[in-house]
Amino acid sequence: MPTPAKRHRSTGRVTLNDVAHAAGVSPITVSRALRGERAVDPALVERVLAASNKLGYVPDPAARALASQRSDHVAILIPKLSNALFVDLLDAAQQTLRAGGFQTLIGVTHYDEGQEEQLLREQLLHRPAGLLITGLNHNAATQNLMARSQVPCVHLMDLPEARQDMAHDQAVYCVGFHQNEAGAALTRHLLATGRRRIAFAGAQLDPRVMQRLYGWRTALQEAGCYEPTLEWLNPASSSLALGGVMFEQIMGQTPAVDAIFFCNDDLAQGALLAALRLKIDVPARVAIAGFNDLTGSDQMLPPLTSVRTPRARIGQAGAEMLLGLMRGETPAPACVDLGFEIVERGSS
Amino acid sequence: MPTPAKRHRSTGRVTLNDVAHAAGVSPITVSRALRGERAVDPALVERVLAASNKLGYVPDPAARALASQRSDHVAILIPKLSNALFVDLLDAAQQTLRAGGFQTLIGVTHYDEGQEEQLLREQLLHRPAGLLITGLNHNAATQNLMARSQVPCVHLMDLPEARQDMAHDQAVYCVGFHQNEAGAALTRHLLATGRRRIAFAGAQLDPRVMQRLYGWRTALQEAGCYEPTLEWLNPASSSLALGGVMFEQIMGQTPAVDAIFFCNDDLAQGALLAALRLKIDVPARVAIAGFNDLTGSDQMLPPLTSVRTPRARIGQAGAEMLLGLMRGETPAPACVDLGFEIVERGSS
DNA sequence: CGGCTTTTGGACAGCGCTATCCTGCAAGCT
DNA sequence: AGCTTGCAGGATAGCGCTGTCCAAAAGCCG
Repeated sequence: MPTPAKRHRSTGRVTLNDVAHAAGVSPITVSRALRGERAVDPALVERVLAASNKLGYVPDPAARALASQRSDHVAILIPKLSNALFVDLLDAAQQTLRAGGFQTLIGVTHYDEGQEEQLLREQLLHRPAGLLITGLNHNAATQNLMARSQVPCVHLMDLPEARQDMAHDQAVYCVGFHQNEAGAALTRHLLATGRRRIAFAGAQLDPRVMQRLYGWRTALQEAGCYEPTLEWLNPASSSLALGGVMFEQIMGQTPAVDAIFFCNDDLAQGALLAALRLKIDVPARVAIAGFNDLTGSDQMLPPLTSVRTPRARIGQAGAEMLLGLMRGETPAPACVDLGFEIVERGSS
Repeated sequence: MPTPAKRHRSTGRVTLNDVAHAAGVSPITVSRALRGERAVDPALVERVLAASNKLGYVPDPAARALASQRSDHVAILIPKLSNALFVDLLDAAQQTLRAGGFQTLIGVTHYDEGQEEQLLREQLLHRPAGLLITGLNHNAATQNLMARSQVPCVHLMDLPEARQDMAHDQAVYCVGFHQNEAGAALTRHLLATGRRRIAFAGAQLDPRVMQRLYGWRTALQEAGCYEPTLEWLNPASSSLALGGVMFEQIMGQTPAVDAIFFCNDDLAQGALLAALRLKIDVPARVAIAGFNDLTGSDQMLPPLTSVRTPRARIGQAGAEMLLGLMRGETPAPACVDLGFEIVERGSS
């Protein structure tokens, strides 16, 4: 027999044991030295590190996960990949998490609470070390899962209302901005430019869109300009095409409108293109404003007034907060408001 | 002592052992019944399934990965998240893989071969069950890693040249279409509409863009219309803004141009908007065509002629092929050509 | 009907790592 | 000096599952 006592499977992988042997210490000491989990004699640490580098040792994530009940995965749940907003969020978060040594598992909920729950359930089986989730509104089962799993979790994009009491034990960590304030701010900007009949055109109607709607409503009511007929809500997915359709609809049925606040830039971009097609002068005849300042909004004709939202920074800051939580730290402010910025351009 | 003999950690998880106990069989039988890895008496299978459902058993991925050296993760490497093309690819692939019971790990290479290698190295530590990777061009180290890891791998988007011999042992699996043919086809379409001085405007200059360039070049040479001054290549990232800039540049420096083929729709969209701004008549003065038929291209003014690429279907078919490979099957054709389609619209 | 191959359930031993407990030793105290 | 305390290294025992081998039962054949 050519192969000597090759008993059972042996993967050929460099293991902790090999390093321990090379460094002349016990495996557990290597484990501790590498993780810094307990004080280890600096001289030993150095020897272990040297041996580890020499052998090219890399810990096995599966073994680590099995023994410690904790993986190096972070799950991130976002509603859609077809909205550039969430892609930017994902991109930034993923990059930050990777730098922190974590792998990112994506889940796309399609704005469906049932799907979200299902996805979370699947993800939790992998014992993720942390969880990034979009928004603050989740169904009871989802909240239950999150609470019982004990997995550190950061909510992205949304912030809770100030009045909402955080009395119950579990702190809610979140990074985002106040959607309703942003909605109100943009509306006030339009009011300040002399517009009075400002329509709100919303699609998808997820919680964040509704918050913007409330902000718009509040600002109009303050100015005494609110009218229910100015609300145009469509549950379909946001897209350029839908923006064009809604624009035509609004202009056709409410000719007195002098401004339209679209809940997302893709709608507004579609509206601007429709206006060009229909030869409706923007902003002379009607002002148009969008939300999120997506790619291309500055290139439109006229350039689109929008609200610049710090989605990449939210992804990064959220990931950083989560990295802290996973290290067992308690982030100073549980909720971080990264604000927003009105970008005034030619369309208003 | 209140807690009875609570020895060591015990996670409270329902394990294979619990199911085995409940079903009155050995753990290994449960494992086999659940995986269908070997023939098991149907009656036993049923008993196991019943017990498993009753207890709510779910296998622990980490334990499974450790024991079998194979996880339920699939790594996917894509160049950028800022190009909608890859997001669509990711979305479709991720959804298909999830349906097949696999989790998706994303890696973003930023078009950098070194990064790609580094990412692949990290991913392989997780012993992914499979790998989806964009394109066919990778550096030697990356190819080596893929070959030695033995992980099933499907290449997306690109197809090898027909003449390229597949003589060496390792088959290359891929799903995509011929970028150069698509480039040539679009160019021939422009030639057919009477255009003669057709410029090519490329950004990013990744392998697929270069393939389209070669296709364009071939078609022009066939028609006797090729001139080096018609090539406009810019290594910067593709964007609407860059499209506008390149359009101005081309029109300023080569007034005789009567058509421009932009290597991606975002550039072409930017060009169309720039044309509106500069009051250059499209298509009367110059025809404009893009590539990929991204969102919004049909909404432009005039609507953009483009090449519809089946990126979502590529993501799905690629994932399905990978699922087959991971089950140990050998997909009938190793390379699947999903083709493309010229979409003629107002801009040409 | 005996010897053969083919099936099918189970025992066993890890996969590579970490939680837990334990021991030995030096420091701190009266 | 005798005691407790603190601390760093190690032994041990799994985490929950599957690969490998084995043995018993079942099927097949002349």
